[in-house]
Amino acid sequence: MPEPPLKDPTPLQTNYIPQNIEYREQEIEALRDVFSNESVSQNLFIHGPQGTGKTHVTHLTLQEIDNKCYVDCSKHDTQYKALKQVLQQLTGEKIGDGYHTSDLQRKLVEKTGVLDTVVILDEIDFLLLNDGDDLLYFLTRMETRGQTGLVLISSNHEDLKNKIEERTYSSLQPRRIGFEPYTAEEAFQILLKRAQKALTDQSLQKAALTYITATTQNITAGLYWLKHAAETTNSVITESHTQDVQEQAFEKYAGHLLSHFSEHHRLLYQAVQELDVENNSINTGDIYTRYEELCKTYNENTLSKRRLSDFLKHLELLDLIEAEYHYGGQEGKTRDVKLASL
DNA sequence: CATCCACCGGAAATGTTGGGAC
DNA sequence: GTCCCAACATTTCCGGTGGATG
Repeated sequence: MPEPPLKDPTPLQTNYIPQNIEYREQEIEALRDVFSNESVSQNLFIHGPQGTGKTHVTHLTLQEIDNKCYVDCSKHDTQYKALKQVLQQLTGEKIGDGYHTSDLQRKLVEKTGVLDTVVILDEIDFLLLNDGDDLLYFLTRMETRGQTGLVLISSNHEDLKNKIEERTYSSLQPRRIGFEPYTAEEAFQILLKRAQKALTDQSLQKAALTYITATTQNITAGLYWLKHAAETTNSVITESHTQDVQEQAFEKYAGHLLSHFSEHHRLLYQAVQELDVENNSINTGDIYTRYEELCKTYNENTLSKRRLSDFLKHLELLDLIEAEYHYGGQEGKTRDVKLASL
């Protein structure tokens, strides 16, 4: 009687951080370099596609540093919300709304005091859609006796310089570290290590894993795929089984990316998905019409076009869609949208 | 060279919420 | 409580875009 393949799901979860991260020696070295001997020597800008280990490498390398805080800016996308997050982590106190931003800024200056502090701002692009520039300017100019080191992480832009104002960039002066996508072989080895811990012996066919890592080198997506494949079979994970569950697995991955966004983000994404099946090029107006229909069927109130235009940008930053912008021309000023997939 | 496409995206307006001072 | 203020989500308003077309 064959047993189910999954014995411990933990190593297949995306928040599981292995003790050593492979194929990232140079990047780890570069980070250690900046944070050596207990003092912060420079700000950092880390960029690279999704699922290339940016966040994991940062967490692992800065494990030893006490006075640090980590903010996921896709959840905390304004100066106020990010500052609140930073303060809560540094002090352990709950902070409510209703203060002025300058109050939070003053509190932060007090709390950092003489200590060196590291602030990690992940998914920085979401912050830059709003008043992120002001926050970065404040943090780089903040007058405290200790050093403040910033680590900015982006999945979407290789260059920070043209995303922020010159005065901000010039006081930031970050060192840039780029993460290249893994090769299929590297992705294979990484997922194999995790699979060996999570799955029972002989339960994963080599061809199955080869298929996954040839399709996507995004480790996060690969983990969702592998985990879903393991959960949906009672015997061995075969290549054809991984192919069968490919779409469902991507659906799970997309659900994970959208989990802390609004219901309207999900409806909007569903609208794009549905239209993508029918057409090969979609523009914004059609998407909005389909979104309105979906709102009706799910009994949700519809948000305005302007608002949804911003949400569409969020989906683009998450790499769930690809958009080509036309600023005028025969078709008018619009976006051509395509669904992204594994 | 005027017109048109179709909506981008900035800015101001609106309504809600919570903190602080009285 | 009441008043004022700021942050925030969202709506409303609208000027602007640039290549094709006539």
